[in-house]
Amino acid sequence: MNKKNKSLSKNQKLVLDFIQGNKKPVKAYSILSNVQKKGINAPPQVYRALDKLIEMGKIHKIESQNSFVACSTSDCETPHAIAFSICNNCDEVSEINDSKLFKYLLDFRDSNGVKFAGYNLEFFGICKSCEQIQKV
Amino acid sequence: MNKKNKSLSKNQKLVLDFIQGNKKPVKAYSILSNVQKKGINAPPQVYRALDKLIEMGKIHKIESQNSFVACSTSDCETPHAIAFSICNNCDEVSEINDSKLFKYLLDFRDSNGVKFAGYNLEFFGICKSCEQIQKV
DNA sequence: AGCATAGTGTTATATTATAACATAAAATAT
DNA sequence: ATATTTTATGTTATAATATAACACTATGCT
Ligand SMILES: [Zn+2]
Ligand SMILES: [Zn+2]
Ligand SMILES: [Zn+2]
Ligand SMILES: [Zn+2]
Repeated sequence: MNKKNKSLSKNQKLVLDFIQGNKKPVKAYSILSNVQKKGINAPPQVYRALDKLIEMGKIHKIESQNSFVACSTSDCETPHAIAFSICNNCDEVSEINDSKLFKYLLDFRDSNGVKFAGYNLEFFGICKSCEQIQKV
Repeated sequence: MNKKNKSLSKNQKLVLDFIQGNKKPVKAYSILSNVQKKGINAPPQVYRALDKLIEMGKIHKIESQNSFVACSTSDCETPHAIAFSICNNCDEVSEINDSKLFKYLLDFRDSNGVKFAGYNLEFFGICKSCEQIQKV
C-alpha cells in the first residue's frame, strides 16, 4: 500500500485534526494543550505524531517559527521540497504551489554541480491583506 | 557611517571570532561554552551578539539546525536573502552564491502577485565528499 | 500462533531562547 | 563639555522547544 494512503493512528489523527483546524501554523505545545482533553498527555506523543505526519506530507514544519501547518495541497508529493510565504506583520503563512519554481529549484545545481534531493524555502514579506490595511 | 562598517563591540567580536573559526555551523550554547574563558557568562550575552551579527550580515542562522555560520561572502548584501546547501550525511553547510538564483527568487511573485522582501532557502542533499566516500 | 513493526504512555531531562532589571559605555546634540 | 539618547553589558531566573529512555500494547504479516 502506498505510504500516502496509510491510515493514521489515534494520536496522529488528533494532532492532524487540530492542525487542520487552524489557518495559521501552530506550535507543538499549543497542540499539546489542545489535545490533552482527548487523551494525549505528554510532549513525546505530540512530537512523534508530528514526525510521522511530516514524513507522510500531511503537514509541514515552518523552520523559522518552529511551528507546524497543514499541507495545503492535500499531501505534498515531495514533503522535502516545499515553499512558503510568511508575513512579517501578521505571521500568516501560506504554501506556495508554483510548478515553475519547484522545477527551477529541483533542477538547481550548486557550483560543484551537486543536485539536491530537496529544499525548504521561506519567503518573507507583507501579505496582501496587511498591505491593504497599511494603505488605508 | 554604513551599517556594514560599524565596528563591533567586545562581545560581538568574541562571538564572531568563534563562529569564523569553525567550518561548520555552531550552536549557541557551544559558542557560550567556548567564549566563557574570555568573559562572556550567560546566554543573553551570546544571543544578543548573534542578533546583531545577523543584522549586519556577518553571520547567518541555519533555521533547520538552530545553528549559526559565518557569512562566506564577507558581509551579505542582503542578510535576509540567503541560500545554503546542507549535507544530510555530515551536516556540512555551505552558502550558495549564485546571482541567477538570487535574482530568480527576489523577482519571484506568488499567485497574488506579491513580491517578497527576502527569503531563506535551504537545500538538502549529499555533499560531494560524502558522495565520494559512498562510492568507494 | 509466532514474529516483526509501529504506536502508546510515562517520567525525566536536554536544548534553545527570552524576560526583566540594573548598570555602563558610546555616540549625538545643545 | 555636558546633557541626552542609544547601544551594549552583566546577571538571575525562567520560558519554550525537543528528545532520551524504558515498559508496554496494538497491528500486520507468514
Ligand atoms: Zn504541502
Ligand atoms: Zn499579514
Ligand atoms: Zn552571506
Ligand atoms: Zn557530507
